[in-house]
Amino acid sequence: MATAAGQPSEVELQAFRDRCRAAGLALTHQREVIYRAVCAMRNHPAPEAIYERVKAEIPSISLGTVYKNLKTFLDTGLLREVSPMHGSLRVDANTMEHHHLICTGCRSVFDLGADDLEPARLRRPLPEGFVLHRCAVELYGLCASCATQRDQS
Amino acid sequence: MATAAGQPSEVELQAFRDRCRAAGLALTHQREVIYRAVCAMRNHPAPEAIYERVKAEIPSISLGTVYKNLKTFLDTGLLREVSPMHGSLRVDANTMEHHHLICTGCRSVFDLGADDLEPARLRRPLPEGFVLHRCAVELYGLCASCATQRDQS
DNA sequence: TGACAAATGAGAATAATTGCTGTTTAATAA
DNA sequence: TTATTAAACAGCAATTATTCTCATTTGTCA
Repeated sequence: MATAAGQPSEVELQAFRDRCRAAGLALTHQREVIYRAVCAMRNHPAPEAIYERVKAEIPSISLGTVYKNLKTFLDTGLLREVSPMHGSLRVDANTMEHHHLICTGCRSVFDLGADDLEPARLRRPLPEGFVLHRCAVELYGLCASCATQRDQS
Repeated sequence: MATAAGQPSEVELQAFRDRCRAAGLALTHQREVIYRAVCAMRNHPAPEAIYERVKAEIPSISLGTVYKNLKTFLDTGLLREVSPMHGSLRVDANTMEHHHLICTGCRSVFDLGADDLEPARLRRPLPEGFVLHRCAVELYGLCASCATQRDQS
């Protein structure tokens, strides 16, 4: 498979290897192919989709390996979760425009009123044809108790 | 259980009933108790937590009923999903600050650079002790192809 | 009230994710 | 290089989250 748009550059791949090394991760073929696949897929793919793509290059790879490496990458900061709230449905009875303060430690979510933030303002037009319904700002961090806990440990 | 902070007001409850009626939903005891529970729980609870709370009032209720009603409420707009991306892990190789354009139709996610939006600005301080790490703006709507499709149907 | 559609409860079925185990592979030191 | 060792892998079992099915019950509306 030749280099395509979205493929990580040599520089990025080197950064990937350095980062693995820094984190004490063995540099396996599977690991690198998985990472390259994620970079090449521009749509923030789910594990299953990544697995399908990687299988084209390494037919013997297992879905478990994909999951485990994604988790490892998230832990080391090589990848980021699009939505840290995934894993179970979370509902919101407040259907008025508002924002969220999300603790990545305990996954709790606090509301911020729409007027606690300056309204978001676009600097350039959205992609042609996209119909915007609403805007939500998510502020990620650690709540008071998680922050304290982490300091101590 | 007496009225507590977070309990929906009589007005809200009436709005709930009207909305059920408008959507052709039967007004069952379970439905109202589930709705009240969600309103009373300020932390955007997961179905299991809602189930636990509702069970205190209706010991015979089943988890399936909670799931079905939450789904119904989401469909009719009585509740909103905190994270429309839930259901499976989605990873992001772009670890630089950036934002997301999310199609609620096909669940695809497009990136917006950090400089496509004015930086978010707080109008008042965050809760005491919260340590902010990053900010992500999510713009929800329909991508061009989903919008077209919906127009036609 | 009575008829009927919708909702419920119980439990089976499916999807997403993690855990376990024996085998293979990368890292490191000789 | 080669030998040693810890880490990673593949395959598969186990969990967890969620949906589906169906027999029974309940709300709605005439």
